[in-house]
This record gives sequence, C-alpha cells and structure tokens, in this order.
Amino acid sequence: MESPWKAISDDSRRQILLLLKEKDMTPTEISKHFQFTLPAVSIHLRILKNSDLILENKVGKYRIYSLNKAKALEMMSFFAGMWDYNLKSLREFLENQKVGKR
Amino acid sequence: MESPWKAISDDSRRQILLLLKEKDMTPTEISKHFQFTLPAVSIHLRILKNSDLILENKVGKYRIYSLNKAKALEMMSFFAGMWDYNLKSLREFLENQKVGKR
DNA sequence: TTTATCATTATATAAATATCTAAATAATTA
DNA sequence: TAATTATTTAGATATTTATATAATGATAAA
Repeated sequence: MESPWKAISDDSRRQILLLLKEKDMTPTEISKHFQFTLPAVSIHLRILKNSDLILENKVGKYRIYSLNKAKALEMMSFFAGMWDYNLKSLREFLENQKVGKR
Repeated sequence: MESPWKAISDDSRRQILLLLKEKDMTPTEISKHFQFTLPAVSIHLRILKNSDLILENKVGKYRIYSLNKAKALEMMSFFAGMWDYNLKSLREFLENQKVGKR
C-alpha cells in the first residue's frame, strides 16, 4: 500500500479524482481531459489505486476506474482531527462550500 | 502560497501537524521529537507556513508555531466533496474515529 | 490466426525534494 | 560590547518524482 498523501499531492491526480467524482471512466477517457500521454495517465491511476483512493474494474479489454469514497472519508478524518469541531459549524462549513448534493 | 497538498504529503510534516495539535511549539521543541536536525525542522515549518497550514508568532528570539484550523477545515472539504455525504453518517464516522473532544 | 484496440510496463531523463554540515542573522544576557 | 542562544539560510548531495517514447500484454474483431 502506497501513501495516499503522496498520491493526492500531485495536481493531475487530484484532477483525476475530481473527474471520477462525476462518473467512472477508462484510462483513455481520462487522458482526453489532459495534455499528457496515456502511459502517464496509467501511472497516475496505478498510484491512486495502490493507495486505495480509486478502485479498478476489468471489463473485457477495458478497465473502469471509480472513486473509493470510504478512503476519502478516512482521509478527511485527519483534518477533522486537526480541528476542534462541533457538528453545527461543520455542517455550516460544508454547506457553504456547496459540497454534497443531497 | 505553496501547495498545501505537497506540504502534507511528507510524513514528517504530518507528524509536526499532529504535534502542534497538542500545543503550540518552537522549532527547537519540535526537533526534540525527531531524529533530524534543526535546519530540517526549520525547512518543514517554512513549507507548512507558506502553505498556510500553520501560523508563526515571533516572541523575542523565539518563534512559536501553531495550527491553522481554518485551513485544515478547507482541506477537509476536498474529501467531503468526494463523498456523497449525509450528516448522520458523517457524525457517526467522526465519532467512531474518536476525533473532536467536545 | 492475423490485425486492431486498450492498456500497462520498461527505460531514460529532467526536475523537485529531503536533509546534512557550515555559515549567517537576530535577539538576549553577562 | 562580547558571548550565548534560537533560528534560518546557503551549498551540496542523494533520492524521489513526473513524464516522454518504445516495447509488451491482453482482449476483441476481421
């Protein structure tokens, strides 16, 4: 298991996570959103997968990558721990950030 | 402003953040918790400060570093956004993680 | 079974990073 | 003012990282 902190330190990889938030995608699909080559995307995906931030699903010759939301939640708790939170202000903050679409 | 994501990708720097969670400290104090030298600590602190994750307060010949909780909360929202959260499960998760002391 | 398509791995290289020792700066104390 | 203490900056080096091109592997289609 590689470090998820190293994994998310790269701008391109955080962009990939944001892409996958919208929908599951193949490497080729993802590469169309960037300037760099397919091998580069492949390596970014390997790093994200090895740090458990995304999941891989093989379907025929395709590979479909998706977010691992459980891991995102786990990472979140590092920052939550930094903060002397209470749930009211947490809710207010999250709602101001306009995250969470329900 | 440097990237806070690069800043937290280093194990030692995350350790420093966890130390500062307990109390504000000077570089010398912090360095006693690690194997590496004071110049190395100084550079880590500069990186954390330049990415807004910690705050610096000059008092005489001392420099006192403290967590910037607002920034921690901001970082948290990246992961919150990954996650199709609802507040009930968020509370349960955070409480299981035993973070937040109130 | 040959060819095309989707994807990863190998190899090389340039850039960024962590950390050391030594030197410099800044404030305090004798 | 000189010596001491706290900290940062400079310079050097070894390691890690991102990404390109070329080669390989795996599945599907002709």
